[in-house]
Amino acid sequence: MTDRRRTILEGAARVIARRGVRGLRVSEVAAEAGVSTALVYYHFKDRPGILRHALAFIGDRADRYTSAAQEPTAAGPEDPRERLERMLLLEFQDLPEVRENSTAWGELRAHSVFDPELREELATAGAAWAAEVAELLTVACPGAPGPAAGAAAERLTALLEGLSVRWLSGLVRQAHARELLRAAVRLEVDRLAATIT
Amino acid sequence: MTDRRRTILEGAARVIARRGVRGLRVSEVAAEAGVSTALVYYHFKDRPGILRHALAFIGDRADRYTSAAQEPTAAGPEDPRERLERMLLLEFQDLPEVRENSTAWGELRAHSVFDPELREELATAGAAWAAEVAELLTVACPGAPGPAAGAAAERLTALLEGLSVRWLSGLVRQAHARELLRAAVRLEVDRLAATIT
DNA sequence: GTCTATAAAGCGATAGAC
DNA sequence: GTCTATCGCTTTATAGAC
Repeated sequence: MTDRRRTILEGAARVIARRGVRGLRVSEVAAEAGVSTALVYYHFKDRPGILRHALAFIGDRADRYTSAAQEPTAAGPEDPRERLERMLLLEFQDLPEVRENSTAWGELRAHSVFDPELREELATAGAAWAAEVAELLTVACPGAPGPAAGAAAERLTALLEGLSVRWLSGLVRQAHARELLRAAVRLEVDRLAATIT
Repeated sequence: MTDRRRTILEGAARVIARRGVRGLRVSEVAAEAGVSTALVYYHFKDRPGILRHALAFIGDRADRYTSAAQEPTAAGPEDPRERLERMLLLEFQDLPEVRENSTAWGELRAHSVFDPELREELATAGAAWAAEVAELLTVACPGAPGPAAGAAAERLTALLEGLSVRWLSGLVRQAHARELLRAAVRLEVDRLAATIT
């Protein structure tokens, strides 16, 4: 990808974070990137094209920071439950990049209620994420039945998104959202552990 | 409120459920209600005015059907936990009115990320709802500490909204969403009960 | 109160010069 | 590749008759 394209997509990501997917105006993306609207069309054909590339761009960045969380830390061996908590809590950070990602993801979800075309992509990404969480849950609770871990993962990811929108709209403070999510992880892990013994 | 105003707001509720808050067109509201666009402006001043009244209208309807669930059933005395489950599960019904309400509520939430003006109203309604859930939780678990019940209520309402958007966009079936929510209620109630003994 | 007709503005998209 | 200028459609909002 050329630098110009990247610059425009970065601008688009900021605009999505500020106005939402539905509030995105091509002229605002151009202004944000410091180029003319014609150039945006030249590189991305039309508004859906801009949106498609911007969302892919944002998704790539998200993969980068969530998979980084999977790596073992320098601090030595870590409790699997702590690793799961750390991974999920990555969504609640006050970094511009993370806010942009969370905002875009929430918009995608909300928009999918009215736009069936988005659902397939959303279902794939969501299933992959839930599977990752379920995997970490079974590592934390070896021997836990697969369906139980799957259901727990679905609840945790749905809860995370419910909390995410509250955080992004300023209805709960970041620390509180993190605390609620952490408590939910412990609840689910304890419950899974209890099904074994 | 006059009949005409009510007719227009009912139309607006259907349009919001079909197109979303951002997708609402005044002309479509008018067509849905079977009146001219000018009449819509006459009664509600401008687009934000239509939106404001429509969302209040929808909120009132939601109050009506959720508070109805609080009443004792003819079937006799009911477990408090079951009453809580029943109340929360009301959000997952395939009735047009319920879908409209859930959709509009989800839209309100999603939109509030970008529109600070919506937050106050949302905070009030959300707090009242969470308080109701917390109250039922303490009835189910007498002696449970207030803050613990409050946190459980926040998790349950956030989870419900996370599941709601998945249901409305067809990513999970209704029965599955209900099952996940019911399991979460039991998890939270059991946990609260354990803090006492 | 309700309508038809239209003004005014916003926005996606393109033409054509450089 | 990049810009300025503009076209054309959509949508909000109002004027004025009834």
